[in-house]
Amino acid sequence: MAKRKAVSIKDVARESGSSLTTVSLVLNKRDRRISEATRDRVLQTVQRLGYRPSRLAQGLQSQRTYFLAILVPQLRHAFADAYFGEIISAIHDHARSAGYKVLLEVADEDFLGTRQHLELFDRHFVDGILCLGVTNRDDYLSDFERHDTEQAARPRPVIIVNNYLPGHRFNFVRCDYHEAGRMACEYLLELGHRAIALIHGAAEVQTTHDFRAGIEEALARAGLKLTPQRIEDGFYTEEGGAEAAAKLLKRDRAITAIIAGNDKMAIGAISNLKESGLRVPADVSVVGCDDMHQAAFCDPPLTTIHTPIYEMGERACDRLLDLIEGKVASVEETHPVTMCVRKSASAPRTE
Amino acid sequence: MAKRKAVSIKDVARESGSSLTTVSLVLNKRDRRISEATRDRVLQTVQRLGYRPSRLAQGLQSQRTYFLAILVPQLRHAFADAYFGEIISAIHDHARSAGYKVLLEVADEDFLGTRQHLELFDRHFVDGILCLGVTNRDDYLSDFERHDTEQAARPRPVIIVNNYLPGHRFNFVRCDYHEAGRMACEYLLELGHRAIALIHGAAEVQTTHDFRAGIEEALARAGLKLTPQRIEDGFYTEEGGAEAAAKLLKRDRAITAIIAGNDKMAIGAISNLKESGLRVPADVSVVGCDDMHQAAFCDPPLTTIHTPIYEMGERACDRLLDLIEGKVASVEETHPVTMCVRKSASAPRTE
DNA sequence: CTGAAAGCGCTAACAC
DNA sequence: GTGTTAGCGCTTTCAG
Repeated sequence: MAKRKAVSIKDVARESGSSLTTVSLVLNKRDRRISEATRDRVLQTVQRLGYRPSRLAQGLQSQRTYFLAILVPQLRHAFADAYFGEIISAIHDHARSAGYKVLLEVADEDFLGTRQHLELFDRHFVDGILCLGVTNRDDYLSDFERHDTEQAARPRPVIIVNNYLPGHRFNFVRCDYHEAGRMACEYLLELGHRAIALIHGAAEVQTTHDFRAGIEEALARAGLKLTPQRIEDGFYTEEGGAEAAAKLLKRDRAITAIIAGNDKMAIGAISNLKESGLRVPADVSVVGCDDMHQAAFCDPPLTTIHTPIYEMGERACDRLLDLIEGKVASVEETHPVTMCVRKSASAPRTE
Repeated sequence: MAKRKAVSIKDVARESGSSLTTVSLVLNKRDRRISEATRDRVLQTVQRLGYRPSRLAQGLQSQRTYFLAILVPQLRHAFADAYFGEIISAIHDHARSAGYKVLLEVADEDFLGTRQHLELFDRHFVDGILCLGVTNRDDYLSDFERHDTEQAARPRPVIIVNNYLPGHRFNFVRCDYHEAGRMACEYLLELGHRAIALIHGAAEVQTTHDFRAGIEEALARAGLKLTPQRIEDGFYTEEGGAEAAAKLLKRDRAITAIIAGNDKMAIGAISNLKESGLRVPADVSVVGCDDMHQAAFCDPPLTTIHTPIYEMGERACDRLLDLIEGKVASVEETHPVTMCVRKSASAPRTE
């Protein structure tokens, strides 16, 4: 079995009785007024031979790959996570419609240790990178900025998706978690709640702090404070949310409402509350954040803050392409969130 | 801002005072007995300049890309699905350790319609493809076999992950769903169940039929039959499982056990049974299939068939590499499954 | 309107 | 031991 010899532009030239240049010109629609006749002849030959230009050769020539990398953090099966999954879908869809392919990478110790994040650019694997699930400790991001030679170099196209790093000038597209926290809290305050607790996500994620600050701001306006005993870490997981809820209520039975930093923790919390014989929302109201698909289907349907995750992914991808094409020099976008009222929050019990 | 001019092998040659060949030889460890001295000199220059070979150029030369594509079906956010997510993780991990990068593609109408699945090979995007979530209607798979020229051509390296297509000679690595069905059913029979129902997955997926056949075989041995009214389609989703369970029990209150084609449907079924006031397993036993992460954490913890999903992904990736490297001509592997007993199945109620 | 030829960065025969 | 050279498949001046 001989290895199939791919048909190259040469074959097309020979078969169509024209030159390499002509074929290339026709294919790339360079308007150098190729005659209709030659054009058709070439196109037909291309068709007949099933010729497809090699992107390796094209890339070598153009110094562009039309590949994007998605960098996800190392979690237990990050790809099986609904939050990341939705963003990845969004990026993939948008990238494809723009003619780009998408590469998957996990930014684990091995990957970063061997500096593969830099190889991605230096060895011409990709034209740009989208970073998901970034934390404040991800200093590999600075590597992308550093100029490796003394020559003035354009920064590499890299963008952080739905997060940011304060104090740095990394590009990002995110939604407003400060506003999200504020909205969730104000909603509960309006319902009449005074004893509001927070289950927040991982502390090394910046938006965790924004979310909390938003809540504190709303509470402060109402003359209230978020005391340490009304705060627990739920690590962004369902299990974490469940445990946090348990601790919170054991410590302070007066709590009538819980805000969770994401829907998973909210769902975990609800399941724990129900197990403990508490009714949601009759006894304790719960508000989530993100508005994932499942938020509408749990029991009770989750009242949550809608953060446009999918649109974030699309938008980030789009702006990255702008960065790549040099249309913009930097990207710092913060998008609004909206309240999504379902059934998991109501007026507090009256004791 | 000048675009950073990547350092090439030429620069290394010049700076180290040797020729292109020497540098290439050193880097590729072709043992043509380069003297220690030159070797060190070259290596140091490489280090100093931060030289990294362009894989575009290497690829053009070697006609290899060291990329693999993962083809997933078009579902609502396929990447957010735990089942696919776990396989994708497995493939990514294994591919990376073998020096391959992983590309993501969704096999939707647009993709297949524009024959991008063939471009993947023809335009040198990838060296091989892994197909997930394959159904009996996916005739695009045959395209990979067809020789586009009259010359003898090696079939393109493509492998189906955790499924297969009977009547075709496509490569696959899967686990034994016939056995899975048999095991689940026999387990219930041993517990004393006689009225066993099935919630199966999508009918266009081959393993759905295998699973059912396994169940029927076990029932037949016990002198029982799976009547049409004890079968429902749950479409592999939680919602589908819930609805199927409702229909099943409305139609036939005698049912004491339900087998579901995957864990999601089992979980959906359980939630519906509980809502209807039935206890699991006291009133109705439920057995799932797959043993996903969440199977251990639901209430009651799910008794299920453990299908080694992650290992399937790894194995499929490994065999695909064999195919690419010509070590094997075809792959048809079926792996065993095991029973995973938790709490969702018990002896039937005695009426 | 079309073709010859250089070059993208790398590898590997084939000299020397 | 090391260097020269011819491609890999394509794009793009620059001549004609």
